[in-house]
Amino acid sequence: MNIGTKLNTPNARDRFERLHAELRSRICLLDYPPGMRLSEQTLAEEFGVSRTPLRRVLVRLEGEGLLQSVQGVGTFVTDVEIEEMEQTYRLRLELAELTGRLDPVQPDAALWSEFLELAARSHALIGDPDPRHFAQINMDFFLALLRLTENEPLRDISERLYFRTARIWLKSIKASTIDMSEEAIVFNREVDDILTALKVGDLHAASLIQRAHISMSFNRMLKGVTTRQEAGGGSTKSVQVSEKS
Amino acid sequence: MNIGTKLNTPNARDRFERLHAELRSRICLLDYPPGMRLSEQTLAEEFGVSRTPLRRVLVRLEGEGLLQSVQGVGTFVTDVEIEEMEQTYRLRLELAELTGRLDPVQPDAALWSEFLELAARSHALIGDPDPRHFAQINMDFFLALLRLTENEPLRDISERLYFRTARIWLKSIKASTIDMSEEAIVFNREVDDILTALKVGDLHAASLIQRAHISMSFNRMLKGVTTRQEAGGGSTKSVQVSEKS
DNA sequence: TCAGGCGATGCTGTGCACAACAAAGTAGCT
DNA sequence: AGCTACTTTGTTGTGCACAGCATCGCCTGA
Repeated sequence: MNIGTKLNTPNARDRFERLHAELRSRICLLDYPPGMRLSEQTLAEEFGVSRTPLRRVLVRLEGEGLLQSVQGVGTFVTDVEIEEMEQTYRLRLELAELTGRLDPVQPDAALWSEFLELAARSHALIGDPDPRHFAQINMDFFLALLRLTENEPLRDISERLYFRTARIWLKSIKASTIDMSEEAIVFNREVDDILTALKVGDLHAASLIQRAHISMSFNRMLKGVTTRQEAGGGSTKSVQVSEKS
Repeated sequence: MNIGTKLNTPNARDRFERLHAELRSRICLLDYPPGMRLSEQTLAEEFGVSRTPLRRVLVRLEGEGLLQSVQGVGTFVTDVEIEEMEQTYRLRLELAELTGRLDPVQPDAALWSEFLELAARSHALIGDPDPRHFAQINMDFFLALLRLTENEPLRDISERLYFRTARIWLKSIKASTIDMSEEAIVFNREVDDILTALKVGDLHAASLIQRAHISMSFNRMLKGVTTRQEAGGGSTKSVQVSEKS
């Protein structure tokens, strides 16, 4: 599939963007879990390019805080500590509210249909609570909400911070510290509430709802980690490290 | 000087950081004005390295929105439109206040002495209003204020946005649309006011003062641009474009 | 048996030559 | 004279071979 899509990208810039989005997606969807070592050679062969253009993508991802390259050792998917994650979440709370306060714009027809489609997808999630599918819908919904503001710098940094925390959420889900069905129901309520606010054109209210749900989601994650530590007795390190082979 | 400092950076990572900081500084201090074309070959020779490691720096700077590379044409210093600049400034206002609200920390002895030194430097600025020197002090002061919060993601994005707007401010100064002496006096008052707030330990007040001054500074810039357009009659394009050669 | 050094191995980092590409200049045709 | 097509030139993008570096395993000596 990856090599096949290469034919659709004649110029270098589009190919770079595709590789970047693909690798970022794999990292955020935990296909490449935190701590995993990536091989430039292997990745280059998989995408049918040389190491040189691939390294350009890796440098970008390193600048976004998703990767870290060490000479003589390898390129690793970054892992974040719980403290920094909490800081990031507190900042994301403020930015979420800013989305409804700075340069808000009413959704157009295309965005509306996208929201409705997302509502349907999230509803179908209740019957089939697949973690990866869940994370994908969550990501798409977040990116759709971002289009409710015209403030491009705000969108940039919000997106940047989201991709930095998204995988942490999915990791908590996969670690079975949170009940998937319940999480799906809560997420559906979030989507419905936000869409209700959007229907009456109250973008600030929508952003406040989103902010509230981000806050509650983070608290559920914190509770899940604490519960697991109390129950299993495993160290925090064992939870964070995800070694391959 | 640049080749000489190379000896002090044995490993690749430090050299990368140095090159990155140096080029970013040159861009923000308008040594490389917006629209200017940079030659990879020339830069590589100046720093005594090959194009390959230099390109890594350029890719990073492109990710930060300071450069843009186009195949077959060249690498250009980006220019920002007035609309996006206004959005960025509105966002920076909010982030400045967040600095005093999210994880604030009292300055330690080292930071205090740095603030005092900055106050002295800014005071000396009144007698010698050199634009570049002014910009350097402004940058150092902003970075020092950023150390008043422990929230690292907030520091990252604030710094990111600052470096994206700093050169715009300096450009307005250099275009003689703003009175340098008056600007220096205003800046000294900002420094004094913020230091007064810091002395009584009111970090939130300090951040509010900073926010107010950022807002007023932007308004002075807007006014300066408007005045220039009314007086000279030059198009907005002529103000933004800075051609070399 | 254990400790220390030392070489093998594999990774990222670097330099160089060439390809892809765009823009400017130029010659030739109308 | 004006326009078109081609050539020339300079730039960024790519591929490849090698250097620098860290880690692991082995080997040697006490």
